[in-house]
Amino acid sequence: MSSTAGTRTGRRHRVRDEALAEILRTGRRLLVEEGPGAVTLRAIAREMGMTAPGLYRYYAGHRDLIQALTSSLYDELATALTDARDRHPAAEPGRQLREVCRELRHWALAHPNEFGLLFAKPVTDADTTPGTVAHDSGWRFGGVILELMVQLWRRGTIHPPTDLDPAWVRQLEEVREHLSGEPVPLEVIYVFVACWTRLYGTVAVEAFGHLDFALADPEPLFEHTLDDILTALGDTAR
Amino acid sequence: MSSTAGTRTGRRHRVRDEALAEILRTGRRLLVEEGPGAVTLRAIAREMGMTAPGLYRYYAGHRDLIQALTSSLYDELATALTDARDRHPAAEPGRQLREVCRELRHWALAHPNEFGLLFAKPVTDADTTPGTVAHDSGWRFGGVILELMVQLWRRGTIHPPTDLDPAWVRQLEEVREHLSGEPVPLEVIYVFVACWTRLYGTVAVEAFGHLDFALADPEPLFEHTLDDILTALGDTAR
DNA sequence: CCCCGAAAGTTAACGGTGTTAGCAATTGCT
DNA sequence: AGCAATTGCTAACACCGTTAACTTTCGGGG
Repeated sequence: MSSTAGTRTGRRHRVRDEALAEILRTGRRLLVEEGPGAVTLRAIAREMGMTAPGLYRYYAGHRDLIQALTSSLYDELATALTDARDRHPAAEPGRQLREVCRELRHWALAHPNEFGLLFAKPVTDADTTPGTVAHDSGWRFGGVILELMVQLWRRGTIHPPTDLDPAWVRQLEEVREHLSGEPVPLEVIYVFVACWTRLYGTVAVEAFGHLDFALADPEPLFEHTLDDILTALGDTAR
Repeated sequence: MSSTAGTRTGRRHRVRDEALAEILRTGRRLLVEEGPGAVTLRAIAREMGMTAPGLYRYYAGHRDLIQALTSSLYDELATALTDARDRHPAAEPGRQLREVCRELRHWALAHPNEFGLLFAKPVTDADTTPGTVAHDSGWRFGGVILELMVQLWRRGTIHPPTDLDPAWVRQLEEVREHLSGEPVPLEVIYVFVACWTRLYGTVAVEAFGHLDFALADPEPLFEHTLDDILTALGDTAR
């Protein structure tokens, strides 16, 4: 029970983790190639050359599997965003934020099914326990954007409203507690939520195909909106 | 074949229409009470005291039924918006638009499942023929907002960008053709799309529960955004 | 008025789904 | 070497959409 702590259940864990990963990989492939309705326990098992009940050794059920897939996608998106940010290491935060937002749109358009799984509905099938896995990975994603906004705020360019609704303050404080690192001003969190809402709308409406009726190429609208957002954040550079 | 045009197949049609309506009513109830995953052919038939194959006399399949339900919900939403507008008949268009936007949010929050069906859809079940029924009813809904923006534009308050992207112009012209009544300036359509995108983001992010992590009561944020939108539309009154 | 044919609704069946129970086999650790 | 945990299987149940073939109902034209 005590010795061999380093390799403790070493091989077991390794092969198990690989199985967990392969399940997610297969589910992801089905999601991409055949849409959200195709990511099914039986289909995943079939692809992997096993049977559906076997998957229950790895995930408690379909819901849990989807949730794990969701988490991994949040992580992938977060990585894509940080990569985009670090592709311009010397740039000022405004420019970096711009690139991050562009990367969000790019990722959404390149992976519409994945984006839909993350942001379309609370869940495809009506049920999510309110505060669970999505929290952690979701924050790792949102944190990338929030962090850049904090940097912008440090430069004194953001001028958030000073008259925050009292009801908000209590809630924003709760959000702040969830964040690691140095405390973030409440006003910045307010600005973050407002800007994120706007960014979400712009990207989602396009990725969900709700603009197909009007525009074949909504990029100009996106860039215009991006200008607007960054202007609101006090970023003058373009 | 020719005579009795007024009551032509009179009773038949009436009872059939009532059946069509009852199916939609039942599906709606299941959607509301048990979520989107519960609106099922068999469940609807069960609720109505019949069997699933019987429904095929009324709808070609599950997809068609959902599409019909979607259309009826678009109509209901459009009616709710026009009602909200007409509740302030003497108000200037800016005020009316404000009330319409508020009603949109109110409706979305009061009917989250319905809202999800209308606006989170293209994904969920992998299949929607791109340009079909949703067009008509969808426009009846969007037209309410567009119409008010046209009125605002007539007052000369909207100052849209004069340098429209050339690629846009062709597409916006197509949109304009879909609209009945007098021709709408392309710039107004541009502003409509931009504002609708923003409005959608604000309402959807809240209705889909993506703000639960941060705010219990996002109404102040919504009102702030609404102010912003209407200011952008040149409406000074509050 | 009656009868016919269209419309409505039924049962049976096929293939798909998530999920559970129980059993067999592999395999790492002591 | 043997124990026990882990893994995967088959069988089964309850759902789902959809089709085929049959029966019943009933409005309207002769």
